[in-house]
Amino acid sequence: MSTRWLAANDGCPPGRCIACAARESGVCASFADEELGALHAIGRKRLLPPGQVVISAGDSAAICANLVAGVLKVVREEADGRAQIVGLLFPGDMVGELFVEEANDTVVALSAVELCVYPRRALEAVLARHPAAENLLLRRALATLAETRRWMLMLGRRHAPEKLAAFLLDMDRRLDRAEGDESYELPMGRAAIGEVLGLTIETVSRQMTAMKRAGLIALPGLRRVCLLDRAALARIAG
Amino acid sequence: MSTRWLAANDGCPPGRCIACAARESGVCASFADEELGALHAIGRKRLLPPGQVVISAGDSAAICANLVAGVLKVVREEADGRAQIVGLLFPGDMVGELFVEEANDTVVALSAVELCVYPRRALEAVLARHPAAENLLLRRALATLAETRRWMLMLGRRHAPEKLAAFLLDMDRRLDRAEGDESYELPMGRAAIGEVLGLTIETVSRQMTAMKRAGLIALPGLRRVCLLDRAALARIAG
DNA sequence: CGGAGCGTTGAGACTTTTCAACTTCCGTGG
DNA sequence: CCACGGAAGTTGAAAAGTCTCAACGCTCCG
Repeated sequence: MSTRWLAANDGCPPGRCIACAARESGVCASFADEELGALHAIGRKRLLPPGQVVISAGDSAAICANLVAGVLKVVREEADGRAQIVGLLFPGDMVGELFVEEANDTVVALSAVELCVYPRRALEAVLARHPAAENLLLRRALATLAETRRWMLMLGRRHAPEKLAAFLLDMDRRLDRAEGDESYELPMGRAAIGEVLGLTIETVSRQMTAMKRAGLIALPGLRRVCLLDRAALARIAG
Repeated sequence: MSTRWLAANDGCPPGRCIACAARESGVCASFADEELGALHAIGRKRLLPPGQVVISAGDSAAICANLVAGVLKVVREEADGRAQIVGLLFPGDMVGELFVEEANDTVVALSAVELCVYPRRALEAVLARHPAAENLLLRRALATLAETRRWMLMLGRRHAPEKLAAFLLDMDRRLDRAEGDESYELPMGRAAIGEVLGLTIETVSRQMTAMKRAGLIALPGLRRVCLLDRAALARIAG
């Protein structure tokens, strides 16, 4: 069930890798054009709808992927259903876990998503022959770890208003936005924001309403946010 | 000030690497005996007392190290003083951040500590020549990330009793203990436990007292813990 | 028009923090 | 040997923050 989508559509034609939107940002960035064949041979382009489960925690970790477009969430769940988003993936990010037999996390598409999918074993084999690629992945893993630790400080020590302010500023920074547009579209609903921040959906809603009333933000649409007073938000975020 | 200790005592004599307690567990594990010279040439053995600051957040990240013996904490701090421990380091773990110019975290000795210290640049240069070492570090970084994400779920979603139970079981698993000893010595006081779990010292104290009264644990000394009912603790931890 | 999915709002319950006082442990010095 | 003093831990009461449960509103789509 969880990998049904794998067979859904076809690989990309040879040569397309070089023109790929993630050519400069994914693992591929550590491969010269001439070397790309090794990756292209094992990769397959996939388009997935929002809500699609890409990897399911507990399943055998058979695949990895390069995120070309869209946003994914990485989720951990308690046995009783409480869930915490432990990572958000943006274009260029690596999807899935290397060197692991059983997936620790569930990965789900938040928006429509474009992936370049590799069988994990095959990808590991290619990497073993390309030290530059492993070096790049090491640097990224360490950067992700540093980022994750910042997130931990927020989860462990901050109150709801600080969490929300930091989150909105973070999204503002990470999300592409149409030029000249003062607002941006959140890639998720209130429930997922709660899962990111370790809050309930009601607390998220109340805090956003409070910020709106305080004139710090505007909410022109369900998922649309406009930061009216970045300085004040930054002050709240700490 | 923060690196004053660097000059405090001398390097280890050549050849001692092979007999080092961390020979099989540190980065060194990915080096054959014949290759160890490259590492030995740049490493210096250091003994530090509890409380010693090894790395200070914000300083230029000039050194990395291999933890040979003892326990270190990795801390993130808010401007207002709130602190969150984001990692605990045990023998064999890597200390410090590679490929980073400015340290993100503060690293402090919790117990007496034995380190094998390397200048960061020199270590990076050695690693660049040893793909097996980078592969090992990549695997470890990914494992640490997975572990850290488990910790995030705890910070974001669990209540104090669940946090404490999980913490005590975790320490029980990770800490060496004298054989036949049913109890173990925590490597930190109540305040640091609070910093690990995102709780105040009072909440930690109350929860431990409650567990003692419930007959789940015994507390024979300030830092000594004896798990009387692991099954019940595991049930609480979830 | 009706229903489903999301989001918002309110009231009360529950958990954790805060602040303050008190105790215990332990090393030092009289 | 005991008194003292500091550090660490414990306990209590009140306050603050967040969650839970329940109801209501909005919007999109069939």
